[in-house]
Amino acid sequence: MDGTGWRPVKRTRTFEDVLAQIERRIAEDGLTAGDRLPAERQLAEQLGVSRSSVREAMRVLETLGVVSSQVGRGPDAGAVLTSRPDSALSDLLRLHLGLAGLEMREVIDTRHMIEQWAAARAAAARADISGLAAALAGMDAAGSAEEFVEHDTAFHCALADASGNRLAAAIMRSLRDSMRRYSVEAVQRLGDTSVLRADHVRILEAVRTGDPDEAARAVSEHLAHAYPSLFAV
Amino acid sequence: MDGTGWRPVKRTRTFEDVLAQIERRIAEDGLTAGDRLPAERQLAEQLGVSRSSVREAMRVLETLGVVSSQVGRGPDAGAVLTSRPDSALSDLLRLHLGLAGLEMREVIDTRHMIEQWAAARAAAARADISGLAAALAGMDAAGSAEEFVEHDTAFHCALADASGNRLAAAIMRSLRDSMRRYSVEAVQRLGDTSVLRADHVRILEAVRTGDPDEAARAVSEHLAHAYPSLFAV
DNA sequence: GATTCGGTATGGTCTGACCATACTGTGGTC
DNA sequence: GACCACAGTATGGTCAGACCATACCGAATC
Repeated sequence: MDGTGWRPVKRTRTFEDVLAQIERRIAEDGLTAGDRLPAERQLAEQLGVSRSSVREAMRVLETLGVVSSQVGRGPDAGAVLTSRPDSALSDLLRLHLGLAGLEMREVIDTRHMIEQWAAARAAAARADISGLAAALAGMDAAGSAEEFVEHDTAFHCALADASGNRLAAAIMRSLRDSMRRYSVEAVQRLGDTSVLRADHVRILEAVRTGDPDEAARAVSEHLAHAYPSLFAV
Repeated sequence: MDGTGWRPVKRTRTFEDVLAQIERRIAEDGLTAGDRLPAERQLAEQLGVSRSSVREAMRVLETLGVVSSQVGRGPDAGAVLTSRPDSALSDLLRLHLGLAGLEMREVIDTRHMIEQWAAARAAAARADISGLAAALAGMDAAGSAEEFVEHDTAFHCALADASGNRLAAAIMRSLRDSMRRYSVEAVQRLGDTSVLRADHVRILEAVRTGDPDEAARAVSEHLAHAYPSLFAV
């Protein structure tokens, strides 16, 4: 506090203004996924800024999974509004893990939280289990650890989807995405996947019979089997 | 499947190459928060691309909360690696809520999940409650709904921090951030905040005495009081 | 009717310039 | 020697203008 009542003027960059304008337009005009934004050159002229600034704003929106840009001409070309938070979340987690701003332990703990909750939710709602069953079959047919993890990821993401909460499911997908390599190593270390298979069947059965508590327990013990070093029940 | 074995060549944009290179450098050189990246012009020359492409890559990294750019000259100028996922997550949620790609109901459900888990964790660990107490005092002194929500947010974020999981805490902060306006309206609708105060005291006590189940229950009932329309226990 | 081919609007990239900012070093002043 | 004023300089931020590849559109052609 310097007592003068002055506070530092926040530096506002041009592309941030552009972002704010676009966000305002989205809110005011009620734009939703599928709608098109004006072309870069047109937007630049309308806002009285250079195309570079518009492009930097577009890059931000694209990074956040809010727009998708297509080159060329026609109805599908240009910047189209989307709603794909998944890859944005994955990038975010991956980079921050790389910067040592996060630890794998925290990621797995968070995953445990979401998955327990999602399993209980899915069981309570007697959610559709066809996705779970398909992923289970995929794991049985897998010929390598990579392939196994691929279907394992599908299983757990299907479980999150079955919770009916798209936000939780998106976070789940990103978590799995950012720990893929780690999971492959864990499966290779484990060697035998029959324990994991039994766990998956148990989770599926709990959802099918509509037993939330059992579903949560099953998830918890499954993670303890898969990541014995990091995970204590 | 066209049977030819061909697959569409993924269009790779220059700035994406730059991103990949920077990410590789971070991993290989073991760069962490606080380290500096080369200047834009220098990076452009080293990678053989234009400064625009480098700038677009920088914009992406900045959006993801991985770098922070400072103008001027000196040790603090230039692009510095950071690890601030919070604002990135907030932007992401806010924009996707605006696009109707997410519903408030899902945000509050997710918040419920995290907070129940965090409260139980904090209680089990007998975490430090000074932050919770300070936020509680702030709420008592608040003169408006906005001010109340400010300290309420601090309380719940402190609870998430007390879980010891930075990822869960970061998600929590972003969730609160993106639902701020909604929370203010909820408090105004409620009028009397004494019920909320009792809930907060109950949560704090549960953490202090180390009772995880009671902490989770207290959080659950608190949310039911705060958002009666959206939340069914 | 089908095909071909030029026109055109789109994003992607590059170059080169200029600005505001904020440190750095130099030289002068007390 | 300590201090201060000022020019130098490296930084990100912005702009203008050009060119490219892409992909659709539509008219001319067969």
